Amino acid sequence: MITIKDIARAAGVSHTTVSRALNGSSLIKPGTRAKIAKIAADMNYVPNYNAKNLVTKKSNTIGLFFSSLEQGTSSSFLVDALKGIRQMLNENYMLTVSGIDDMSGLDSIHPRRFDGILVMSQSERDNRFIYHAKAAGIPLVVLNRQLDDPSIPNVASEDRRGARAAAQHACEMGHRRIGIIEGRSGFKSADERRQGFIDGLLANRLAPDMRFFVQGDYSIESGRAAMEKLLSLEDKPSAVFCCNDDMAIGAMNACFDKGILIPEDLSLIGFDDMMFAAYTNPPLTTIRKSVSEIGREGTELLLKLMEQPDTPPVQRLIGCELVRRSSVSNLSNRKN
Amino acid sequence: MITIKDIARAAGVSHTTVSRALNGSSLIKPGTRAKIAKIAADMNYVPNYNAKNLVTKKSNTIGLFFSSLEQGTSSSFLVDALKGIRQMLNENYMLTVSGIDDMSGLDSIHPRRFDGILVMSQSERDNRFIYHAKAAGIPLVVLNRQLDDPSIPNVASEDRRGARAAAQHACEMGHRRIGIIEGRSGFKSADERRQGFIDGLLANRLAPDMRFFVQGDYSIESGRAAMEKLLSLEDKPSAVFCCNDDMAIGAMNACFDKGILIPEDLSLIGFDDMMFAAYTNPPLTTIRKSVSEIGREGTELLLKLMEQPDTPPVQRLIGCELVRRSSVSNLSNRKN
DNA sequence: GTTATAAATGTTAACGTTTTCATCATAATA
DNA sequence: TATTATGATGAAAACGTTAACATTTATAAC
Repeated sequence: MITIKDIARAAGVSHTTVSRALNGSSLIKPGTRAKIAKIAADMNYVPNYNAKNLVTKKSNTIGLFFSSLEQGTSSSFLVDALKGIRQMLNENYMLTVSGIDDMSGLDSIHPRRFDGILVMSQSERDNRFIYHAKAAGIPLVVLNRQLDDPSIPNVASEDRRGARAAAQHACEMGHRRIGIIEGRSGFKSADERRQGFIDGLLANRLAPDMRFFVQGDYSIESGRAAMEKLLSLEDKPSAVFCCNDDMAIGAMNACFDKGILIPEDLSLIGFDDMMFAAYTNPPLTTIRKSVSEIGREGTELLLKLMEQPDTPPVQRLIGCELVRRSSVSNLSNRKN
Repeated sequence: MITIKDIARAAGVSHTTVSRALNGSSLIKPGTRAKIAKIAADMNYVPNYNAKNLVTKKSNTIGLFFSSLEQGTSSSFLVDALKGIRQMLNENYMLTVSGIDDMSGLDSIHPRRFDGILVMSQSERDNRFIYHAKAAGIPLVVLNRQLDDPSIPNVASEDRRGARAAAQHACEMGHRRIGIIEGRSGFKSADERRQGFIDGLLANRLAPDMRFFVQGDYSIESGRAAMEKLLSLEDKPSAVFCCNDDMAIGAMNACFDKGILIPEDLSLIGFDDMMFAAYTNPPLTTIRKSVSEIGREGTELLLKLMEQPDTPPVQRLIGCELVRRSSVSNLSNRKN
């Protein structure tokens, strides 16, 4: 393995000069720099990052942590996040991916191992991790979950407004009995979406009907089960808002099994706009939230934070938008 | 930051002794070891991996490379792979994730930066990367794509047998006009599945009908387009095998748009058994391939290879299995 | 009680960088 | 021309570990 000293020897200079030349120090004469650069290239020199990082106390590594790799994290979510992040990240940063839940101890979360940390957080259970990283002095930004603590940089989607838009849309289409299949209890996003839904109802002078609130956990199966509950009601809702697309798919399945037609008999609205939402039968009307944009914004923030650690923490919200497809029927010009 | 020397001072021994004690050397008296371990824990010691790796010439890092993060890689695929790999990987290994296609140069692929490499390969275009890594002397195993070169450790699924089973199933259900929507041209898996499909036909004394072979590229949209072509045929197939589930979903959509009922009018078989396959309408009969198992097996292999670099390269194939759901009709007891 | 042997610990160098401080040219100033 | 800045380079130390080799201490053998 060829080192800086080999280059120095070949160039007839000291290894210090080589180091400087290769790192773009202004103290090096252009001629010398060019010569050294050429030799380094010819010799196929690759710096030893362990040595480099040892003295600079950097790691060249960004850690991306999900609440869980195993469960609760939908795959498109993970991939979109990854994409957005990688787009912003200089190629010679390493990006590691791990699940918080399958970490036995927090010892490995150390400034020397991570220059910065991105947490794709779904649940408050991540707080232990988050505060550990923060206490360790590692620049970090929490993505996806809205935090109450303003001291932690945060990028999330406007879950509440998105859900509100969903309710609003249902109302505009003439629906008055509107149900909701809620997200996993304890997840901030679930609270936000629930609240946004209620806001939307209220804004349309509709009183939330508690019989139409049913608990889910963001999984397909929970969506199915929840919908079955809703369908067993005497006075069924005419539309239901599912707090994510996975549950909407489960709900669709339940309807299909019971012979309920969507949107003729029941309207459905999802949340997330994952790839398959456009290909369900019927195509799902849903709220688009851009995970990759969250990833990009978050990475940008983190990078800035790493450069200037005293940057004041920012909370940023990424907009959601309603995408109308075919799972909501228009009741407004007929009797309800 | 506390170092091995701080511990040494506190324990009244040399830092070498501390190093040995902490690394489980047999040369250390149990008493001494216990004392040192306690002190280290008390002081919250975390080893500096840069220093460690500098002298051991290790990196503690496994690189996971996908052909592309941006396109062609379905998300469930990525996640399943990640899960399988993480399960086998000792927690203090770092796992980095990157796309081969968004790498400008191969310089960063260096033995000092990666103890081992896993390539989730989909296309022959990855070969440049693969051979570079191999030439650099980094232990690597190629996953997911069957390689022709027996010198490279390889774990993939039995695409061919899986596809054969799909064709076989269609035949057993009484279908005789069976079409195929092929995978992305140039991808090994596409060739294998096509060939397996033909094998299955032949085994049932069915001559492949070239009008029923239509090209796709593994994307949902290509599945839809391909199915439209098939449906425009005068003499339509009664069953079609889609080389992955994504395309099967696209195909379903095309059918639905044209009012073709599945499975009454047309039977459909997918490949992969991704999560949503069980929730399409109707639920998709498909070939299950376990990406996470590929990940696990591959990681196991890699770990062994890293320990004993002279382990002879192995090609391993992971079995596929037919999972029957409701997208294939039984024609065998009525006239075709 | 030596002496030989093994077990436990210590000394020192090495890994490949960057950085601090010193040195030496060279150009600018008096 | 002597003096001082300035620009370019080099020497040596430092980063926190492990490992080769040296030394001490305990144990066994005679």
